[in-house]
Amino acid sequence: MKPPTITDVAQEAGVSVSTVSRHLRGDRVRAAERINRAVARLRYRPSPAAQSLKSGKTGAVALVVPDITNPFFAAVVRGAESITAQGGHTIFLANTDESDAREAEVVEDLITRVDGMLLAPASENNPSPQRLADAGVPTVLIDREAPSTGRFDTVLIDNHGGARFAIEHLLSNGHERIATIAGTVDSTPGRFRLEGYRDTLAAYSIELPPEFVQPGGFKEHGGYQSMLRLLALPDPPTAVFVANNTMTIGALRAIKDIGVRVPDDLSVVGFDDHPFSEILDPPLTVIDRPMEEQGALAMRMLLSRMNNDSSRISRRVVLDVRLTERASCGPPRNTPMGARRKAARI
Amino acid sequence: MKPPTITDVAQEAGVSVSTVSRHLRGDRVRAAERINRAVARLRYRPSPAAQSLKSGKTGAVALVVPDITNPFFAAVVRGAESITAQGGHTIFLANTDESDAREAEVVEDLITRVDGMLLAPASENNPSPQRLADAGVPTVLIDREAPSTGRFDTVLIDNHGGARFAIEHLLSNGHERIATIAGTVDSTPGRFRLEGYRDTLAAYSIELPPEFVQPGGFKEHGGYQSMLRLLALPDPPTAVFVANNTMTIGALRAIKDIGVRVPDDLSVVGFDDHPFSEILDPPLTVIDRPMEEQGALAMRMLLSRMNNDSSRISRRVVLDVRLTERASCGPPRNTPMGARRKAARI
DNA sequence: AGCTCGTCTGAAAACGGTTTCAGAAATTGT
DNA sequence: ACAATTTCTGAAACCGTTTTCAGACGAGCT
Repeated sequence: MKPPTITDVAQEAGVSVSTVSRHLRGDRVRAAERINRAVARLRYRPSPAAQSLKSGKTGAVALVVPDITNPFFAAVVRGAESITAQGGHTIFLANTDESDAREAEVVEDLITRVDGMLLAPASENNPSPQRLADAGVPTVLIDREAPSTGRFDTVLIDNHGGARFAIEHLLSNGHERIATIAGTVDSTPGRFRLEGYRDTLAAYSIELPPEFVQPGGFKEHGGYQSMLRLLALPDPPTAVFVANNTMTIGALRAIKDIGVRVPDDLSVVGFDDHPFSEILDPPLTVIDRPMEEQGALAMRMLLSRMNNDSSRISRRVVLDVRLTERASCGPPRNTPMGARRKAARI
Repeated sequence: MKPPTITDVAQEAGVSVSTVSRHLRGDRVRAAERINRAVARLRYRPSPAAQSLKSGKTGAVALVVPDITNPFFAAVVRGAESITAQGGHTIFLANTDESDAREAEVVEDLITRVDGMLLAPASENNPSPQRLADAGVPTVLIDREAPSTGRFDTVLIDNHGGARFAIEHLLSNGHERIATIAGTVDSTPGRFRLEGYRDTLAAYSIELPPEFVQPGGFKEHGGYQSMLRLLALPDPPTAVFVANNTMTIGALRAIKDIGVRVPDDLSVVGFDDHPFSEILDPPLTVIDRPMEEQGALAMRMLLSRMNNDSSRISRRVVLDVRLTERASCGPPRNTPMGARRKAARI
C-alpha cells in the first residue's frame, strides 16, 4: 500500500542505498541488473518530494492563464504541454479569472512549487512578474507585457500589425466609417490593437467620432452591448473591427438579433481564428496567429532560461499574424444608411 | 536569492525551529507576534517539498484530459479549478491527446506527485485507473468509465438519454430517415450515444440501413468525411444526429461545402453546446449539459474521497442533459430526395 | 516555601532521496 | 607477486519540515 522507497529497492537488490541511487542517476554499477529487477518488481518510483528537497529543483513548471475556456489560452496550454511532454517537467495549471488579486494568490502559492513559470498576467499593472523576479523564479510572459518591460522574456504577437491588417483590409474594400470594439486597454493586446486601429486610420487621414471606439472588455457580453451601441448610432459604421474572439461572438449575436446583414450592411473582422469561423454565414474574416506555437515557443524559452545562466539578457519575441480572408467583408452599401438605421432602431 | 527556511525565521524571531513550526500549524505559542513579523519580513513560505516528504501528502491533484482544446474539457478544467481555488490543493494538468500510451506515461509520472487524480480516460480499455487503484491514489473518473466499472467514483452524463432526446426531437418533427455520426465506440460517450440512437429508433420500430451510422471518431475531420458520405448516399437521411461538438463543426463544413440547406434539406442536432451555436445560420439545436458543474462535482467528490475513509463505497453519478432547441431542425422536405441527391453528386 | 500540575519549549529523530568521503576491491603495470 | 592505480562501494551528512520526548517554566495550592 505504501509506495516503496529506495531502501526497499536496496534491500531487495542486496546493495546499499547509495548504490541504487547512483545506478538510477546513470553511474556504472556492478549490480545494475539486479537493481533493475528490484525496481521493476517493486514498481519503484523515486519520491519527487525527497528529490526536490535535496536538489532544490521541483521538476514542475507553472502555467498561469486568465481564462482557460478561451480557445486561445487552451491552445497555448496545449502548445506548452507538447514541449514538456518530451521530458522532465510537469505542468501546474492555474486560472486567474482575469483578476489581479486572484493572480497574486495563485502566484504566491505556485512560487514555491515550481522551477519556472509561464504567465499571462491579468493586467499590465500587476505585481506578479516583479514578485517572481524577486523570488528568482525564471519567468516567461505570454501575450501580455509586464510593467517593467524588457526585464522579462516575453512572447507576444504583432497586435498593432494585426489591427493594421484588419483596418487596411476594410479600407481596401472601400470603407471609411470603421468602428472597433476594443478590449481592456490596460492589457497589452487591448492596448496595441486599439493603437493599431487608431494609427492606421490616422495614417490615412481618416477622422472618426469617438463613439466609434466601443469598450467591450474582452467579454462576450461586452461585445454584444458594444455592437448594439454602434448599430444604434445615428450615423453608424459600415465596418467593425472586433478585437478578440469572445467579443466577436457577442457582436455577431447582436448583429443577428437586430437583423443587420453581413457583409451587405456591415463588414466585420475578428481577432483570432476558430474552427467555427469557417461555418458561420458568412464565414468570418479574421486576424489569425499561431496559437499553439506561441505556447510552445514560450515553454521552450522558459526551459532554456531555466537551464542556461539566468542572467542572460531577456528576449522579447513578436510573432507574426496574418489576415485570413473569408466572406464577412465587402464594399460598403451604396445607398447610405437608411435601411440599417431603421433596423438599428428596434 | 535562496528562499528563506524555517530556520531563518526561527533565528530572526529568536526561538527554536519547533516553535515556529508549531505556531505555523496553529498551536498557541508565546512568541506568536514575533514569529509573524519574522515571517512577513523574510517573506517565508514553507517548502512544499519538505512538507510532503514528512507528511506523505503533496497538496496537489492531477487532472488528466484527452484534449484541452475541446471546449468541454476546458470547461471541466475550469469547474474543477474553481473548487480547488478555495483551499489547499494545486492542480497538475496533463493532456493525453486521446492516446492510451501517452496516458499511461502521464499517469505514471503524476502518480507520485499527487494526492488524488481526476481522469478522463482516453479509452474504456485502459489500464490507468487500475494502476491508480493499485497505487492507492484516490481517483475520480470523468465522463468515461473504466473497465472494472463500479470500483471508481465516476461523474458521467446521461449520454443515452441525450441521444434519445435528440432522436425523439427529430421524430417529432416528422423525420424517419435519421442518421448519426458516431464517436469512438470504445469510449463511454461514444458507445452510449450510439446505443441511445439505436434503442430509440428501435423503440419506434424504425429500421435504417447500416450506412446511416457513420464513424466520425470524435474528430472534426471525421465529422466532415462522415457527413460527405451520408449526403452521397443514394437515399440520404433527412436528419442527422452528430455525437459531439468537434464532429459537428466538420459536419457543418461538409454541409456548407455541398450546399445543402439546413433545416430545409437536412435537420441537424449536435451534442454539447457552444457560444457559437447560437450565431450559426441557422442556430444549432444541441444536447446541452452542465460542463463546468461536471468538473466541479468531480473535484468535490475527489476531495471528499481524499479526506474520508477511502474504503467508502464508490459513487457513480449521472448528470442530466437537456435539449436546447434552436432552428436547425424542421420537418423533412415533402418533395423526396431529388434536389439533395443532385447536390450530393458533386 | 514547597509541591503538583499544566503549558510551553528546544533537541533530536524521522521522511526519502543525493552526495561526499574514505576505504575496499578490482585492475593495471612491472 | 607486489605496488600503484583506478573503479566501485557503503556509511553518514544533508535538504526543510513535523513530531515526539523530556525538560523548563510559571501558576495554583496547602
